[in-house]
Amino acid sequence: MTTGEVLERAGAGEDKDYVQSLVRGLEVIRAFSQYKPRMTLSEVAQHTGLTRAAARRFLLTLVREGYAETDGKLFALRPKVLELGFAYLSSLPMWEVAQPVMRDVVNTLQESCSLSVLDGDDIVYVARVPTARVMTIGLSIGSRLPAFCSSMGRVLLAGLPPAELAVFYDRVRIEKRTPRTVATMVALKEAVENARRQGWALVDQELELGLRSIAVPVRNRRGEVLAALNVSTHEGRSSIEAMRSQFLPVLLDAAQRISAALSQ
Amino acid sequence: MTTGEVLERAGAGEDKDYVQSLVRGLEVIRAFSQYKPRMTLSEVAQHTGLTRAAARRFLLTLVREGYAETDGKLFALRPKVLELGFAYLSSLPMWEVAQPVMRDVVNTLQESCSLSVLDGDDIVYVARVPTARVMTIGLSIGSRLPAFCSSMGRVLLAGLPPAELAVFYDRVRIEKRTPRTVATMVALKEAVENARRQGWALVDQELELGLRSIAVPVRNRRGEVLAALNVSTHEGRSSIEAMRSQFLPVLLDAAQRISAALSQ
DNA sequence: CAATTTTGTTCGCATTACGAACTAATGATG
DNA sequence: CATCATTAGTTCGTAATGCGAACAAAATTG
Repeated sequence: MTTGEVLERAGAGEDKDYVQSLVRGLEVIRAFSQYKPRMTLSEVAQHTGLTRAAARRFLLTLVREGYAETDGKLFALRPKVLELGFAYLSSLPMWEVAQPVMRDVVNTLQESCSLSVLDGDDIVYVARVPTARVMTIGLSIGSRLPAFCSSMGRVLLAGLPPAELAVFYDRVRIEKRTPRTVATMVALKEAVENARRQGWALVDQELELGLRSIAVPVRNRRGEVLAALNVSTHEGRSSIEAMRSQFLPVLLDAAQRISAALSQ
Repeated sequence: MTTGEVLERAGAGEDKDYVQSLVRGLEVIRAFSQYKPRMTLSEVAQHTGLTRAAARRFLLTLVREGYAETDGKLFALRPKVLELGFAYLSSLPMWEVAQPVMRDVVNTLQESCSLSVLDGDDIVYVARVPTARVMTIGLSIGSRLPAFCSSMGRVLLAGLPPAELAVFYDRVRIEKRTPRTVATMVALKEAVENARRQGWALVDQELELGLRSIAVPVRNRRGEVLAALNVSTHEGRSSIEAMRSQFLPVLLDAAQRISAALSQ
């Protein structure tokens, strides 16, 4: 063995105060969503890059703690893992209050309504009220979309302190998802600046062809942007003008109601 | 030090293949929901029973991996932890399909509709569509209620294989939550048996005074009970008779639609 | 049904993660 | 407003945890 090469461990573990086993265990949990809901020990090992021995230890630990179950061959997650995600949602003050308000929005507009927050370069859905219609993209709580080409993303970016926004611009890689996706940094900056000025953002088929959405910010009493609220529709169902004249007022009112509820 | 007392570690760690650090780390995540959304290192240590040194390692690891953030003093969870819970939800085949069906139920009945699964002696909410009305209990995805005194619990218990149900009866401790809560094992068994015979369960203020709910099972194509669907209301708003005559048909139809969607 | 591949488990040991001890920060008190 | 007391955060030597190579068992194939 060569002399103490401390930082050889692939990518991870540069830090000192770092619990490798926690990270690996969380990887095992996440492997289930990224691949299949039911996996053998070896499949888990493959999809996490762990040795089979390691995968086994983590799986048995998860089973022992009630986070997973097994029939001896296949492993699957149990509802207890929801408590982990729930730990985050319950820390979001707006969450409980937003749900009924969003239901009202859906009832009024007959289109899906979502609430999201910014995490790195992505928006993350934290609440969602779907319509009965079958949607093109299957989105639910916890799923991510690139911030730069979604309506909620534009609104959330516009609410960032200038310094953080600058960091985002340095880091972000514009990837054309449709022919309509914003193509240049200049255009993106212009779109975000526009969202800031007008207090809302409309994105037309930049994420997926046929998908149109409009978003507004949800602010705390100090005016900081905490989340974004949006309504999405299909290109053939609502015109851009209709979204501005009909959807926008409903959304602004809903965001106002959520903000108001936060401030008591 | 005394001679190799292997099983001295409080409660845990009896097993061999057991990754202590994963369990501890998950405890840290969960500490945030059970206590406050923002905590100092020491508070986390207190609420998990870890030493401050250990709490620090886990918190720094979570921050490093994007599951938490800190301003140097306070720690808070980040949206990334949702991906963990999401790993479970995406493994539930019914989840996506249930949401719009549930929205229809809420629109028709103007009462909250929920979907839950059984985990041990509890039911765990996996989807929920609230009404605009303010509810007495703040329930959301991931939260738990005792199975024995909730309508969904009765339906889920009724769907258990006899052997597993017997184990449940041996284990369960009947705790009176209201004066109306079922008081004896005999009465509980009778209620579960009744739910099995009639294919639904109505529970009147056994969980909380004023709270009434009715539930039906969601089955896969083989007839196994996968989940329970319910509608809950307030005692003063809907009579028991109204729930039977109006709510029940809507619920049965909804459960049927979800089951049908699973079977393609 | 032997050979081969794949999956699951054991076990000695190196590394990890442990927590006692230390230091720094905060708050109380005369 | 120094001093002490208490609480919070960090360091570091070391024991035990968790590691994975090696082994065994099961499944697959020729």
